[in-house]
Amino acid sequence: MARPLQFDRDSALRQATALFWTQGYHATSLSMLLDCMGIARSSFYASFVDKRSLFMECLELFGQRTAAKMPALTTEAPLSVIGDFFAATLLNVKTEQLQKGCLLVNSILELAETDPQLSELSSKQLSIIQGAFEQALHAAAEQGHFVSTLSAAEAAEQLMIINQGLRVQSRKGTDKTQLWSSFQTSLRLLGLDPSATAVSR
Amino acid sequence: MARPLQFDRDSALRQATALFWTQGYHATSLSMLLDCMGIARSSFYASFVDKRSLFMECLELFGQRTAAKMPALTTEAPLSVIGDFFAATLLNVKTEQLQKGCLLVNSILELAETDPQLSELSSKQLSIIQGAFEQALHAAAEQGHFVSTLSAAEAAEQLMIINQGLRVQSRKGTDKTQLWSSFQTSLRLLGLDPSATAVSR
DNA sequence: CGTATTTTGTACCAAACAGTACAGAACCGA
DNA sequence: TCGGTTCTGTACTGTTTGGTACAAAATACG
Repeated sequence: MARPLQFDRDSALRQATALFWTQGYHATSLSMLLDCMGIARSSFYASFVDKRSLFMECLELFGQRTAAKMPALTTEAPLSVIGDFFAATLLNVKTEQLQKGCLLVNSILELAETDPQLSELSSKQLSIIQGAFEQALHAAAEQGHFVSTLSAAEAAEQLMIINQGLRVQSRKGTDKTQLWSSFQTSLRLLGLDPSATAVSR
Repeated sequence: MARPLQFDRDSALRQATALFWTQGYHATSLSMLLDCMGIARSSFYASFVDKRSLFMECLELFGQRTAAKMPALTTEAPLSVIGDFFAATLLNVKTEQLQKGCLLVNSILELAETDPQLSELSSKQLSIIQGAFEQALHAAAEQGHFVSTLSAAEAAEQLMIINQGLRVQSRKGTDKTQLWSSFQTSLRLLGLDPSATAVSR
């Protein structure tokens, strides 16, 4: 009908996500966001309503992008879903990226009391990942690739606890090889053969 | 020499710690702190220098209090140190307290990029705990109470990863029984007999 | 009792905060 | 080329931020 947007909304959203990811919600001011998104104040409010609304969009985007790191569940190697996920988010990642940890985990902690809604939204996104773990473990168990005293649900929860622990480690600045070896150890303790969960080729 | 302080410095520090613990560093304003500590602006700056300096004191206090949850290492039951620690910080804790998670973990994530010094100070405090885990595991291994493919150092690191993961779970609002059962499962997977690590009596 | 010393309340500061108003520029369809 | 519509830059809002200035109140020591 009239004048089109002068900027790429998706790209601006990605850049905002990156900024929130490193600095957190409260420490990120609007002017920082405007600078990093490369848009003016009025354009921001016209397109994203609010700082808070923007953050919710960022959480959702991050959740989707993270979930996309899990390949589709295949019948022959269900456990590779898990290996691929951690390879994509822990191993095949630049060092500076590693220090950012996980936006969802960061936000759960930061906003638990100051904005419970946002914190819960983050938890929700994380539980999607946990659900995928559980599906993979369930499929693997049916094929005898995962034998354990633990149910698929219990093992998936252990895996999520380890995931969260590793994200804290990674934000501390622990280096990649150390992180990866800790993860391999955790896998072994869970009774998940590292070769079965290896990066698919 | 002259007029004494009109308030209890330690008690004010404890209350500030509690506030930072629930809300985080950035979301806690000075006026909130003054209200909760029950002192006036000028008294604050006279006694605590700075918001940031106060926070450093709080981190230290929290670290000491947390380390104090670990009993002294005994020769006959070294593993009970670990059980006692988690019992004191996970099991014997009010529900509202649980949702606060761990100030150190919270701070590592929140301040990793906006104030690396504070983040590192938090990491440092946490590594004291991890060191105590390692000592206990080492002593237990020497007495044959801990048999594993893992070294004491490796097991202690796994334990810290699990600890961090559990603090995230707890800040999500996961209830105590679920939290405790997850912990017990983790212990079992690590090859630590829950009965050996049980709360001493 | 007086005085040197310290604490404390009040008022204040400039800067940063999230958000708004609005005029003018840019665009699309006619 | 025009008209209606949408976007965007600038200026501004009131509030909150962390921190300071300073005089008055309170105390311990002589």
